[in-house]
Amino acid sequence: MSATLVFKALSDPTRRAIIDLLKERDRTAGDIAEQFQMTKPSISHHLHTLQNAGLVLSERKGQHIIYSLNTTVFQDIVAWMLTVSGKEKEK
Amino acid sequence: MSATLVFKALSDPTRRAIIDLLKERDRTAGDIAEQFQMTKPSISHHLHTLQNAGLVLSERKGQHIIYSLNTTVFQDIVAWMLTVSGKEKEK
DNA sequence: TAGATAGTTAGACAATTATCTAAATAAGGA
DNA sequence: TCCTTATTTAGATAATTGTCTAACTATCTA
Repeated sequence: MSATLVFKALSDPTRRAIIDLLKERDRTAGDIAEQFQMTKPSISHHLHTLQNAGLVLSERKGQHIIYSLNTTVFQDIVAWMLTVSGKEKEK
Repeated sequence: MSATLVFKALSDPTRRAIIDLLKERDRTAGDIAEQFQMTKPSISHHLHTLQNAGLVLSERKGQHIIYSLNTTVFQDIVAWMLTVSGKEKEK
């Protein structure tokens, strides 16, 4: 897991909105693209960035590619974040 | 709190290293700059980015400016991250 | 095998970012 | 007031990023 790739991926609002969509349920690339006023290639690029960071997984099902969240990477990042805010109780 | 600013700030390895230093103790700008092979203006710029995201606080003490972590923003981000990885137990 | 649908890849362009050097500001001490 | 130390601000430049259109690949169905 590369923290740089993960945080870069999370630093774009469109990509965070994609993540919020995937919290509800797994979705196809087209399904995701429909939710935004942006071209399919742009959304495809964002999905690639998310996948490259390990935040989402993809699986082809016939003509469709289904995207889902990879929650383990989120847990890793939370663990790092807690090494910061967890210091609070030591004060 | 702007999630975009926070994640952008966290997406640079130098800035994360600065955060790791500040976990140990509060430090002056010059103290921080000494730990990196990078010019002081560059570190100053990174500190500004961190402060702008709300991740660090600064206070002038004479000639020095002392930087410290603002843990509350980390907690806010952790809360959002848990809305993702927290879904895990629902499966 | 030809056409339609789903999705990605390639290439271009404008905007943003990380870094540097040089110059400016702020505070303390002689 | 002048000099030194601490730090930031300004301006330049190379690299990265987000978006678009056009073209390509993959799969299904008739």
